[in-house]
Amino acid sequence: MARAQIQPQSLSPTPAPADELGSALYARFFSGLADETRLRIVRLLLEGPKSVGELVAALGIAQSRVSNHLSCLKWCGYVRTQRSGKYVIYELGDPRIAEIVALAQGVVARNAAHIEACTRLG
Amino acid sequence: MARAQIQPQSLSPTPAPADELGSALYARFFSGLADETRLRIVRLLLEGPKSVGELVAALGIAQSRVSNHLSCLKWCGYVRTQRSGKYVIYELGDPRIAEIVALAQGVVARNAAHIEACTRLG
DNA sequence: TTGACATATCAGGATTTACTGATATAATAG
DNA sequence: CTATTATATCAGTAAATCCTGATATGTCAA
Repeated sequence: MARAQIQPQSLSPTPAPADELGSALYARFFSGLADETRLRIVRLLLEGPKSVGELVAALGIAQSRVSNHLSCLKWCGYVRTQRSGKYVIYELGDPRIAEIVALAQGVVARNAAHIEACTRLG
Repeated sequence: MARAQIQPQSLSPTPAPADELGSALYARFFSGLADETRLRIVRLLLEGPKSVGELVAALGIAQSRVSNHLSCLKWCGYVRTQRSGKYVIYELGDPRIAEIVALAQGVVARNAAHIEACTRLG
């Protein structure tokens, strides 16, 4: 997919169980958690709201990199923002995100060794 | 990452809240659902066990493509297999997967319009 | 306004990941 | 054993995603 400016499309009104359009949307959503840096951000925000600077410090990576990932997480509904003076505070946007991460933790625990090796994707 | 044969690594014994190794593992796990085709497969399997051929028919895509994605899903613990004569039957490997998908559904519903546009990733 | 700090955006190159098409392995029927 | 059907694997290429570094925007203080 291209570098993506905002270009909303119409949505299928009644998505069938495994229909393509709905699945594309969910897949895009899950790709929010499918990156190590973004997942670290989400896990940090599970502890509570944090400014960009705090996240940069905690992660130890470039500010632009953090900001880009935050932008992505915001688009997908993982985080909300709130300006506080010159700071921008990020917090999780939905309580279900914590549940999703917790459930995944359980599944991953069972399969850690295998997942390490899984790259047979294409 | 390279084309990946099996090469297990040692795991961190006690992962901290947002530590790198644990997050890398979870991120890899979530990437299982971060592809439209794989998500369609998972959603089809929510209906019950299916053979590869049934999945190929339902998805309408190349058999090798389906098989590759199934291989990935298996590594990550999303599916289990069971041979039945010349067929191989795939089924979901953990009940929590259905919960994860259901939770995501709720979050996505709130943010469908935005998610469509989100590609600001890097 | 100017300067300093905080955050966001973007282009270009580097790395990953997915698809296509051919082929290999597995199981069964005849 | 041979043919047929079912599934898995792989190499090469196409495409998506990420990172780096530079720069733009926003906020506040002096």
